[in-house]
Amino acid sequence: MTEKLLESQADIFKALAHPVRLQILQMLKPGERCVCELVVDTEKEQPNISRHLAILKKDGILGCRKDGTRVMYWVRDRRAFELLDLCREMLKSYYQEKSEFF
Amino acid sequence: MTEKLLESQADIFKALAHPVRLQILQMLKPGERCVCELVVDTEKEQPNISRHLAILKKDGILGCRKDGTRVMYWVRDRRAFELLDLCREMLKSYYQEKSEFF
DNA sequence: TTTATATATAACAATATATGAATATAATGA
DNA sequence: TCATTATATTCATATATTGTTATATATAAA
Repeated sequence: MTEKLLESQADIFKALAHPVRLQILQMLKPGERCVCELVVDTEKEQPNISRHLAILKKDGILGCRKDGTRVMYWVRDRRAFELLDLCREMLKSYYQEKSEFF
Repeated sequence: MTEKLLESQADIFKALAHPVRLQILQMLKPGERCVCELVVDTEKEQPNISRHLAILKKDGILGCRKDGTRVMYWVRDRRAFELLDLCREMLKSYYQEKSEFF
């Protein structure tokens, strides 16, 4: 039971553990976007973005719907953004401590 | 710059993306512990735990100090626990939605 | 129907991450 | 010094993840 919870938790963090996926989430903060917009903005290959989206969807972080030929993706639970913000805050302190950039 | 931030953020999430490492963090919630205690409580091999600890330390999540033959580890920034809690809350809603266990 | 556009999937190579077993190191105490 | 205990590291290997290219699917428009 606890083991199962730890694994689910790890899966969420695993889904967040890639710069492109974090970038995608950031771009979805104002609301849903279609794949093609994400491809343009990230400057990555379309299949690459599609797969990252599939990972985020599989772990329940994103939802999606079809709209004509397009597929719109959005963040299902806005607490995901809190996770990202909290992490950024931690990094900020960490780098200030080491008197590095930021 | 933003790219560097995204990568640092991803590194933090990557460090959290393993059930054993999450278990270790949970065990460090009350305060510092030595490696041998973590080995006993997790029921994992000692080299395995050492390596997971090294990963958490490399990414700035854990600190450590020697105490005789022992090495004590602790969580450097308690906001790490907030990350875990927030993640668990998200999972809770998610599973309730799907009317699964929890 | 044909064509164009948007998206997803498959196949592959490259890289990263995981584990267990064996070994190395470092501090302590006899 | 030698033996013991605690911890870290190395090696071999298995598995997972990533990016790229090519291809498949699905919708819409001509």
